[in-house]
Amino acid sequence: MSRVLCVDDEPQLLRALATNLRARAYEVDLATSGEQALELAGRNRPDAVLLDLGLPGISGMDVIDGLRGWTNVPIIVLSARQDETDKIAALDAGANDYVSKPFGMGELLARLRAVLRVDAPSAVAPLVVTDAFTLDLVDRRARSASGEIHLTPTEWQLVEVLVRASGRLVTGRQLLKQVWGPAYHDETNYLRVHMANVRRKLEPTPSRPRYFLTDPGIGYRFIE
Amino acid sequence: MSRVLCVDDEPQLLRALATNLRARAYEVDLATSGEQALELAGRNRPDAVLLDLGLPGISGMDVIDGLRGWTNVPIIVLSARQDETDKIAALDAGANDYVSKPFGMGELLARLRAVLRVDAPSAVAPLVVTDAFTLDLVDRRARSASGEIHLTPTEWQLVEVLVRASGRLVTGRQLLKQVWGPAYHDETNYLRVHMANVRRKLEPTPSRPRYFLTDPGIGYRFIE
DNA sequence: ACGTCGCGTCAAGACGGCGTCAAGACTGTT
DNA sequence: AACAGTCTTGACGCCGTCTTGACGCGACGT
Repeated sequence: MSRVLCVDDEPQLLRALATNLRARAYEVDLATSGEQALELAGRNRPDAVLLDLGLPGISGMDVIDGLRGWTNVPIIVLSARQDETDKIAALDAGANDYVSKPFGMGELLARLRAVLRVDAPSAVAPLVVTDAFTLDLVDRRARSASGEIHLTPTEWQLVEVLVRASGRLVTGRQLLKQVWGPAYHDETNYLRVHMANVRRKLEPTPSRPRYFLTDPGIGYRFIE
Repeated sequence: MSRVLCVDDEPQLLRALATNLRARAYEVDLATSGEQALELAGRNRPDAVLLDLGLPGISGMDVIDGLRGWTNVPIIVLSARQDETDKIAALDAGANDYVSKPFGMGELLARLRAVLRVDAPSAVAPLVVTDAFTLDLVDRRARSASGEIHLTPTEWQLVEVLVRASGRLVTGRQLLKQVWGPAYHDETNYLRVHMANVRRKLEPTPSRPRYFLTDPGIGYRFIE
């Protein structure tokens, strides 16, 4: 599970945070001063930081600076101050979120999950797998049994639009508008040529398409 | 600069957002329904989404689902509802932030900057080893079989961005924005020259790159 | 049986992006 | 002031990709 560093000078709030977090199986580090926070962060490498701005000694803003010097661990600022300028300053200094006290524990935990989710191992890869080929839309890579396949920019756009509408029919006009722009809505030649190229690269038998099907008179669709 | 998709069914709020964002040199897409939002997101690939939950037709939550099916683009939810359960639901559905109306424009912009900032590199292996060379990202040292290799500052930044996205395609725009800054997003010359220099120093046969590959028309990628 | 329409195929040419080179501008150092 | 290293800028040729037009085929209607 994730490790969370909590920084606050009020022991009660700190204890409340700790018990709530531990109850949800987070590992928790506690600090009551900025110095302690920076030291703990360096030693334990937390996955997120909950930081109160009103600290004795070095200020919360300095803690943000100190952390951002060497890490982009997510920082959620907790503050009693509602003033907009404080929020802006903290966010621009490098904080990822700003929660005003008093806050609901449920909301804080949700925001914590949100910032932890971000640098999680690339959340559920939009990976399209068929018997003949594999498409990775994030990495922009296509692979088949015979190895890596190179798709040109327009071919990728075509494939992406169709795959994103997986199963659904996409009209020729829609495809043309999305790939080439609104002005090209009746250049049906383009579609035929580039669809042929896509099939030649991805279909096992391009003359008998199995994945990129034609709906005569209407458009195309991708079938897994 | 970054492209932001704004989704809201109230034209006034939409217009207010648009003018504020455009004044700060963001490129802005506008949508008044969930369907339109999903289509625009697919076509224009925004760098962030501002999303009102109370939409006619398909709901804001469905829009979050629809986006998260294929992209990690940051989503900031704008909502009139203050209820904590709504916030939790939206955040757990995949939203990155939740702002309750009425909100200060300054705060919203700061939160937008915060989520855009994250987009950047995730922490990865500080040491990259290939058959031809070894990169130490922390110490900024490169070495090959023939000895130490000197990379200039810009060359390092290029290499770092690409290596951090190892395997993934990085668009020319992204590279330019991350290495030179938002204003340089179309100075494609820079990329060509400096990529050539990187290859000359790291690739065994610079004319036939094996590690730093070009995706013509889109960008570059690093392959181990 | 014939003509029409839409789709797939092919190839040639146009186009734009990419790699390369080299000269100048800029920076910090001695 | 001179220098070395680096970055910027412009020019040029090449190559992949896209466009464009022509043709063949099959489905369908007359």
